[in-house]
Amino acid sequence: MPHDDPDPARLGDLLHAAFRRLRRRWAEQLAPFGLTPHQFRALDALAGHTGTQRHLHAGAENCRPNGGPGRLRVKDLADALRIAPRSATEVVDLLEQKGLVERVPDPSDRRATLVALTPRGTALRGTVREDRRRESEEYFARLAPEDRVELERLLRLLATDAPAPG
Amino acid sequence: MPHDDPDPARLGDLLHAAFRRLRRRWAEQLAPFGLTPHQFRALDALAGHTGTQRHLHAGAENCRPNGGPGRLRVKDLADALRIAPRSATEVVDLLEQKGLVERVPDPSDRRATLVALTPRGTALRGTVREDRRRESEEYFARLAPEDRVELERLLRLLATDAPAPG
DNA sequence: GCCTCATAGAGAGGTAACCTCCTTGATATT
DNA sequence: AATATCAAGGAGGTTACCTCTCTATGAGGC
Repeated sequence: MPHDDPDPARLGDLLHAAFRRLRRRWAEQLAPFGLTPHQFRALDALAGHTGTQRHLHAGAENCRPNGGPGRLRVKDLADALRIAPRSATEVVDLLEQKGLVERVPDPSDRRATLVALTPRGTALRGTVREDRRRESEEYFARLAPEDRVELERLLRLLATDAPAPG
Repeated sequence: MPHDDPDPARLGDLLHAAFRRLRRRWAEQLAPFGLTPHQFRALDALAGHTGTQRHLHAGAENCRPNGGPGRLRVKDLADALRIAPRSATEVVDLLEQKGLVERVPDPSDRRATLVALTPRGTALRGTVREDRRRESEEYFARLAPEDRVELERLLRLLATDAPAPG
């Protein structure tokens, strides 16, 4: 029975519940590939950052072309995943162990390490993406197409730290 | 620039991002009270289970009135929080340490332990609830009232394990 | 009354996904 | 050169889960 006056706390609980169900499904889906949702998100960020690149270090646009897609600094990966840089190191560690990414020194800044997708990483990301699309499709199948558009709009409002990004 | 054709995977990412931002805010809000979001949810489940009681053990309706609100078996708490029973034990441990709940033996089944809110627990839950309402209000303030209603509807569809609960 | 089976809770031990603080190099600034 | 800042990672912690196993209890069959 829907209420006309949603308790915001209840809304929060619903958000939590919805997210948890999604995450559980993802985890199950990704397990056969030996990936956690988190690790896949990193893989995806690495592969997808070209064209989605929202920012670079101020003044670094010209000196860090990064050699193309599939390479990000650890810090930029952290930003993409919205986690602390230190936490990104850990994801990279795991993915490197699995042979899906490799660390290469950034030629333009010897402090930095570029994380690069290996061919295996690229391939796996592609495979999983196909699978994940089907899987997400299933999860969101309860929503009509127009509801999905609406949900995307609403979540977009809630997802970012800055209400109105410059 | 919104897309007309939402990639379901992207929708999932947005859900993740929105949830994480909410959780972080909760954590910050609850920190002064010495609670994590998870612990508060348990407190809330204990206080609120009367009237929200969705199920009891089959055939146990009459023999386990539980002495009123604020008392649940560990297992039922786990169900309410949708976590494994063992994990509920941990939450109860923490809350018990803080003096917010206490374990009392279930008179109707000596295997079972009832988790009961202490007066302090009840009081704290009330206080935090007030605060949380304001806090959630703030989080969801980016949405117009009608958007909140819409979001609640959409999340409700996604949150439950069963698509059409009986 | 026994025997078996299921159940409730918790002990042991593990993992993922975060965090902060500190160090080590490298770069940028003065 | 001196200093401040930044990138990455080492050390170590926390939360929120999990499974597997143990013990005590309860419930049904004979």
